[in-house]
Amino acid sequence: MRQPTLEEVAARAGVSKMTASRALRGARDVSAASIEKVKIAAEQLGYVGNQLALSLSSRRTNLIGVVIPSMSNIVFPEVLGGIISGLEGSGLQPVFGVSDYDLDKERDIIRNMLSWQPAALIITGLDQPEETRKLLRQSDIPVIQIMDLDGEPIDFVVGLSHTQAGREMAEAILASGRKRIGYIGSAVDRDRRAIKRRAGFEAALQDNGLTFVSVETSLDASSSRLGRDLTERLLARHPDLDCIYCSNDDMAAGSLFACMKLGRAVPDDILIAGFNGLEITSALPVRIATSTSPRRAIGEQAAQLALAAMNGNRKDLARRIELLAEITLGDAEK
Amino acid sequence: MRQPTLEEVAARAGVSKMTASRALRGARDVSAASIEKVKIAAEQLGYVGNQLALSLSSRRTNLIGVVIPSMSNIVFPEVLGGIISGLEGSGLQPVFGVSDYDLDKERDIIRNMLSWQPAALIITGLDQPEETRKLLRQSDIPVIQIMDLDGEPIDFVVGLSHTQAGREMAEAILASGRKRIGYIGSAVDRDRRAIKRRAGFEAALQDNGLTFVSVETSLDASSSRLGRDLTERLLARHPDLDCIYCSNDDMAAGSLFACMKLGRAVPDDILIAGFNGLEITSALPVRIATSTSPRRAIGEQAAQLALAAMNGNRKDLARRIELLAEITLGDAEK
DNA sequence: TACGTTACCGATACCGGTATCGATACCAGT
DNA sequence: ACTGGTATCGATACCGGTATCGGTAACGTA
Repeated sequence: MRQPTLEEVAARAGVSKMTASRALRGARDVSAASIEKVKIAAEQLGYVGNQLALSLSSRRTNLIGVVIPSMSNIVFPEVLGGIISGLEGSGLQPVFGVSDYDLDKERDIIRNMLSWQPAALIITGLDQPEETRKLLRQSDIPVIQIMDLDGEPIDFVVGLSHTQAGREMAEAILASGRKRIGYIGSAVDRDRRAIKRRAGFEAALQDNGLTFVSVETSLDASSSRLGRDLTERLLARHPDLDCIYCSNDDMAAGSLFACMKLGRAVPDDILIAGFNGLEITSALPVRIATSTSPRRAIGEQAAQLALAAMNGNRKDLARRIELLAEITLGDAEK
Repeated sequence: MRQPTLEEVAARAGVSKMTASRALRGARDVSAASIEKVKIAAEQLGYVGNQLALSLSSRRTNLIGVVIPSMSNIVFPEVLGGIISGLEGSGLQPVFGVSDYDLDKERDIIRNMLSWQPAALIITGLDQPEETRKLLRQSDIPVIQIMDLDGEPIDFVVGLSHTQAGREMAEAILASGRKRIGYIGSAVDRDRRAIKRRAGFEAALQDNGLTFVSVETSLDASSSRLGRDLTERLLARHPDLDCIYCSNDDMAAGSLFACMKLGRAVPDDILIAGFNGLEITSALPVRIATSTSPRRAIGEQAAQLALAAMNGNRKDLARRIELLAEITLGDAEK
């Protein structure tokens, strides 16, 4: 009473296993009559096939491994959405893993994925340790690293420079005349891209003879609640800030809420800046500054790059695809 | 220059394939010396194994298929987080699919997943059409339906009654004295659970001789922007509403933002109510009402149920696990 | 008539592991 | 010395498909 096998379908259709296989795959060398018989038999038996056998035998899978650091930050599910959409119609099936920003866990996930013989791998970031990189190189499948751009790719990379994004945001903010700038940061021990943005931002400040007036950070994951709490602390100590740069938009939303509670006028009195361009920033009652990360596009392009790389001409493809974050200061508008 | 096979590892260790297999799996009937030799050989060759062959041969996989309707609503990634955590240490690997609330797509995804011979399946909702249910029944693996509770499960169900959640929210709101209530809805053609909440809410209104004063809906997916827009429309027509029930918290947040822009006092003047208890509701400058859905717990319990069901005693397990949503009105507090 | 082509089909050998069972070596007990 | 048990190992037969290749029948053409 197991799932029926191809053998059983073939028997019922009165043909060989091979003919049944061809018929169901739409391969050549089968008569229309056989196709018909096999399809009917498969339908009657409720045949669903066995990808394990298929992949083992044909020595290729339709699997694309995807490793992201987190599920609780909406950005990564959005990247996944992009990947899914980029894979649409290709017959490829993404398989996800979540590393929790833990590089050891990431290595284990990748090792596990490799044992499924995926056709390609999409992983987040460029900061894998040598052990992981070795694993990937040895596997000899296309590896696409996404989200980041600051570093050396194993194979391909689709992303943006977070250092640059941080720098540009700083420059835009400075250009708007703000000078007393604070920073609030989440997951400061592991969110490498946030660290890069902060570094880029600080470098730009330094170029202008400035530094952060004050900084509040936490090891906790980013959340609007954390953004609100850190902002309250920050403003308690430094009420005279005219701008707060946040590790991302979740934090920035919380920061804005703190300002509202405190009766601070945003953005006139104090500018709140984040990163990502989350959907919510377009709904807030006042505008905050943000860099809109092209995360969906990153997912789509990574998927398409994976497809292209699988189809042979791997050396002909660009190793780096840079997508740009678009800055909105928010106070310019309206 | 492919990935090394077990055969090669065995050869290098000077033992048979079978002994190498046992050594790497930690099975009995191998000497310590052999284990040592094999492990070293595997290490040197960078052996990663082949799950396809393993699963085909042993006739079981460590795969758990998971189908969710959307990636862009943070709730579902959170459920996935719960599933991942519930599977932690079990050696089981979740595989995800996104149906976009499309039942045909869901059927295709499920069919595809079944061809990977998963050990269990976790799918969202109870509203699968007969064709899909047949597919699942025939597969004879444990099927866990999640999130909903209003309907007949195929096998197991872990969730909450959305009808009931809607009803309870209505009762709490009525008890607080609100009478002129409006509704804003997203994805009204496909978000079945939101439809059930609304129905429960309306039933409670009716019990009290009331109806929605006004309703604004959209086919678009829920978003705070949509919540804001629909609220603006709603309040333009009916400025005298004292409460707006929203299809979920994303919509509710946007609704709140619209109120803020319009200078309406929340919650005193007008109460905003949503569903889910998203993290952001704890950071907003004013409180909104919400039912906190136990989505992470649902994921965890579904995962554990899957594990339990796989280990044989399937008939002994409870078919329905009800988790409760916890209501906060928001105006009670602070 | 003979021959080449084309369309269709199936036997066989894998793919890379594991299940199963029998073989061997060694030891203790009688 | 013989028996039985235990520890260790390997040969073999799959798992359920596909790749490959050779075979047959039907048909067109020289």
